[in-house]
Amino acid sequence: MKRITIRDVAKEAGVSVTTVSFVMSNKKCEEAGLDKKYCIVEETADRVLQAVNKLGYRPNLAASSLRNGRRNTIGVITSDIANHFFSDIARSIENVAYDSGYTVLFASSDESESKMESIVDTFLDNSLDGMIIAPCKGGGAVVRKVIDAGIPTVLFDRDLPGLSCGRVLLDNVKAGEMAVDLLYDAGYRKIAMINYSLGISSMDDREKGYREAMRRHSLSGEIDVCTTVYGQAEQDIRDYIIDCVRRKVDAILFPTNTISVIGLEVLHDLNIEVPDVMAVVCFDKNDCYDLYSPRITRITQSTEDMAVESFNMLRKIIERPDEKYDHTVVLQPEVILRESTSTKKTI
Amino acid sequence: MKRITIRDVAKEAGVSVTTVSFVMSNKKCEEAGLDKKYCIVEETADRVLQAVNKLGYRPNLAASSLRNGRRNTIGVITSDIANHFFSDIARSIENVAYDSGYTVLFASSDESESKMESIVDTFLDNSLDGMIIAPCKGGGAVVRKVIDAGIPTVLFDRDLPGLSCGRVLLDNVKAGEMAVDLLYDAGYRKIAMINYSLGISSMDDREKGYREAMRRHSLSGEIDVCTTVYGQAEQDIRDYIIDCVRRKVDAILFPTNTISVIGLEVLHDLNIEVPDVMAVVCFDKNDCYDLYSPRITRITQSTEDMAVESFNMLRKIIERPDEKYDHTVVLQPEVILRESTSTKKTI
DNA sequence: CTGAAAGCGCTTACAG
DNA sequence: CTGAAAGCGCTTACAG
Repeated sequence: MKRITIRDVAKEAGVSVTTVSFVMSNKKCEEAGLDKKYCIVEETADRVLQAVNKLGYRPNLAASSLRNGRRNTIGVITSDIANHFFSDIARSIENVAYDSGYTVLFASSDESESKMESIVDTFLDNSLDGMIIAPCKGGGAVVRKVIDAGIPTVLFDRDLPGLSCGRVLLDNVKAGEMAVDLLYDAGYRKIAMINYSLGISSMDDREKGYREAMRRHSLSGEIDVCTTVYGQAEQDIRDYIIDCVRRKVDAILFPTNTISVIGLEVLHDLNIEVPDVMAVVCFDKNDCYDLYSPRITRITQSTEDMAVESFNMLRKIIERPDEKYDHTVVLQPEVILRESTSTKKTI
Repeated sequence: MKRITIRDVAKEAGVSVTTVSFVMSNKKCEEAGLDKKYCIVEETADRVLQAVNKLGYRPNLAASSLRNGRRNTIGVITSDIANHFFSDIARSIENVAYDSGYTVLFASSDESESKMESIVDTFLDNSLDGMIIAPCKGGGAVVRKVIDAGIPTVLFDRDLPGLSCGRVLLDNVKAGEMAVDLLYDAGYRKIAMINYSLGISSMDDREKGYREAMRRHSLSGEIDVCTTVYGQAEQDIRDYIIDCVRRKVDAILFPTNTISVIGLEVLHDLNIEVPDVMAVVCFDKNDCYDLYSPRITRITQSTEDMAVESFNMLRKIIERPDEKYDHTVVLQPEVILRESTSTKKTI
């Protein structure tokens, strides 16, 4: 079972390999809705296409990539593809990328700079056409390496300063403010927050929004933030929540998916009544939010918008390789109001 | 910023490109713990390695792939990478694959044969070293195409008959039986099941297990299965559950992740008391299961085992290209008992 | 133990 | 409009 090559097609159609190559790339242009570049007379083209079909010819991508540098493959780096937020993003990127004829390589950094670097090295070896990256803390040097290698790059979800690349971010400061505002409107004043200390802009910004909104409502004195890290979150969150109840904190913010699930587990396990003893605002999306009793109020973002914007931006950069690109798209968070933040009962 | 090639390294080290190539592949062998193949004297090798480091040389994978046919990349096809079950699997495959120096391409078939075919074509164009596939209904011809192209293949999660490839499957019949048995032991007799009619072996086998266990307990008369399809599941499940309550069915099986979430939503929404009015057994893993009130009994499988077994099997096939490989690994399901199946109250 | 050289399958200036 | 030919960056028989 020998691989059939462009040479076989040429022989079959009675033309040169050049002609076959031209016909093939014209076909691609048509599919992509672009102008034809080389004009082959209809009749010749038909003959070639017939031979292609007859032999079942498919161009060897490794060869064409070696020749023209393009691979039609992009790389996506998240911190963990098993995290619902990132798997939703991955899925949406996959959809739009495959529709545009791109193949996608995924990898997870686990918020580790060294892991991110080894992924980037692998991706660089594969001469990808571009990368979409949710950078971890300290990932600046690694991302710079990608950009310096001339690889079109889009950062998403988290920002990193001083890099010349595309960015698609949520307005996380506003997301944090929205959470406080809706709690304030419902009558809650002693509002606490538990956050990862990961050095990630999205987390930091949500906390910033929380602090700003608290100040705006003249609740600076009530600002109450506990930070934790991966691997220790369960214990920290449990201890903190117990302490919050003792201190009569009446509402709490869980600023991510993963913190939310742990936080809700703790509240459930400790039999803490929501919202009577403690109101709750979560972030992002999770099947649990509407299955919890009561249902959970949350601040969400559209993973699809983020994915589509990121991919489209990347394509734009890929298509204009010589222009410097340094734009940012900022997406808006949304509130989904449920019973976990019902108007505070005055006892 | 010119790409630095093997030629540059050769010049820098004052040796031939052959020597550089040998040194590089020896390095790879050492990393993989294999024997050296070509012996280059230590001193020469050192000189080469020094040049490699100095210039920051990294081999062009497209070129080496064109030459030797290996890409060190595998493809993984699931039905939906955003589904928790598959994103967990994906993550575990990623881990073990990157550790072994493989890069992973992911794609989602959405249970569509034509989509699966177009993914396979793309993967074939990329001359991957192997594929790990959860085939959709009717995917037999497509998988056969992969196998016939000489690509090492492992099926996981779902079986497809008559194909000569590796398989890693759960004992799904047993999983279905376990669910019925534990309900039976807790005193439930009128046990219903709602299932996708997707023509997927894992679903079919769980139903088969359910039916067999019902028969074994002399409950053939109570067998009660409703089937649904994607897109219509919410409505079907709601109607069916309402009808089940009316008919005094006292327990229900949700044989997948996605059915479970919808089913629990309906039960929650309709305020149906679990387990007093209806006991519930779910399958697989979900954050919700322990957050629901009451917590949910489920039959689980280890996604990590499935991922690791699949990858290791694939590697084995890749490494012995001429042997016919046709083995199956069967994994065992596990029960996690919670309050959604507490002993039935006699009223 | 090391080198000169062919060739993997394409693409693309260059000629005609 | 079409063809002959160079070359992308490797690997690997073959020689020595």
